[in-house]
Amino acid sequence: MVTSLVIYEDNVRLRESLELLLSVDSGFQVTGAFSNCTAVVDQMESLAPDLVILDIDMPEMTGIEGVRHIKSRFPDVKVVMYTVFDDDNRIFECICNGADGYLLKNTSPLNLIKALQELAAGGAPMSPFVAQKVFQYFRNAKKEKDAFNLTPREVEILEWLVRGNSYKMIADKSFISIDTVKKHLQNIYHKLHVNCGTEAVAKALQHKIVSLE
Amino acid sequence: MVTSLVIYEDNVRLRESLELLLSVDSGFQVTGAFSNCTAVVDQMESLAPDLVILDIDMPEMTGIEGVRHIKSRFPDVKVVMYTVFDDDNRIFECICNGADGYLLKNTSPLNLIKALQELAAGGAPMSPFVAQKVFQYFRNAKKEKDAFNLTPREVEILEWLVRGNSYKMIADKSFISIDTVKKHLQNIYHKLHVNCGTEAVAKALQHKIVSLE
DNA sequence: GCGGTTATTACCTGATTGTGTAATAGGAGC
DNA sequence: GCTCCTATTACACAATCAGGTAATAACCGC
Repeated sequence: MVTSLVIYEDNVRLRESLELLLSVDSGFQVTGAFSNCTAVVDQMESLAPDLVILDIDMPEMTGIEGVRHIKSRFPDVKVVMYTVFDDDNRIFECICNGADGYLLKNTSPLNLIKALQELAAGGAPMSPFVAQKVFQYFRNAKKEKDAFNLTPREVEILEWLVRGNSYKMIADKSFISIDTVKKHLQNIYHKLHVNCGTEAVAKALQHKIVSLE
Repeated sequence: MVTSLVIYEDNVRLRESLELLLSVDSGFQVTGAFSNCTAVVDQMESLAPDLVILDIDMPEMTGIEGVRHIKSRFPDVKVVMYTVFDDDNRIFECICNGADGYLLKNTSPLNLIKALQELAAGGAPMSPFVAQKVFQYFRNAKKEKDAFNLTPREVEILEWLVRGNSYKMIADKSFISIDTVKKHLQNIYHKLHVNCGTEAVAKALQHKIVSLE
């Protein structure tokens, strides 16, 4: 069973290298290779590939917009970004737009083949540096969390607030008077260095003091 | 240059298998192997390893707490989780607690060695399934985002609110009257199906309609 | 036992927020 | 030209929120 694949890469030499590499390897068949993704939707329609390799920096339309177009109409096509960019913004924007993998261009041919196999198998291949960034994203939150020194009770009250409860509702649900709720929230606001409920909610979610779901 | 390594794994057979595997391979030296992590801080202190392999399900103290203890006192020690658990909660909790990698126990010996090398090199090795979960986390947000149908102006107003501004402050910063702000937020609340500002902020952040930083 | 922390309630006052209704005006699309 | 959508403002009323001050009680550590 052959996995069909389309390449978007504006650098001619690199594009042809990829085609060559993948023509030798068994298991993949390049059915299309383009230098920009302005006609990406039509091309997906007619070629119906299993996988797409997508450069970010291309004329007319970037790969970031490209992946959004592909995924909005053909969510089952697996898309892996292939780029020199390793900044947080671009990485996370691509992932949010639906990219299934993110490879940096310093990836060796062998690892690239492996990544494509992982992609075809439903995985999410990414370069080590990207994996690191992704893990960092989760960690950043927890850092300050403990510094606020909220008591367990205060965290509890704050949770009710984040879930959209008014002072009165919190009072009812916590079996305390509304004045106590008020006092608790006043203390919470001081500890979080904020002046109102909305700001407290923003800070609580930002620092994962409480989390939704 | 040898990389020292400590193993926490309550299954005796598996623990010994790991030791054996890593004793054969060049590059790693197992300097400690324990069946629970109750004394993890002392052990880190005396053994000072480069890497730690950490099971989650252990008696007395789970690996989730273990990684928190390790990272809070020895942030430079690289910790990789090694577990059968593949549920979102445990994965994300470990990552938030500072884990540098997350491997499922179905990882082949060869891939485990590779993952440890990646870990030592400062990467964030994870099993394909885990990588998928992590990518999904980012995607989920964007899904509903467009369904709320907020106008650009409404998003703008909502952003000010999330950043902790009162109606009056939003009015000043947007160069409109406070009544207009009020009206906009009223419409926003309806579209988000919420009743108050705090709830709107929570929903806006949850669905990444606006994001902080 | 004493001091510190946490949790609790009360009262008062002013500011802010949330709802309803109504009206004006510009731009996009048919 | 007319309608729909967006943005704008106004007013009035009720509810809620936020600040300050003060007091009680339980619990914990030294």
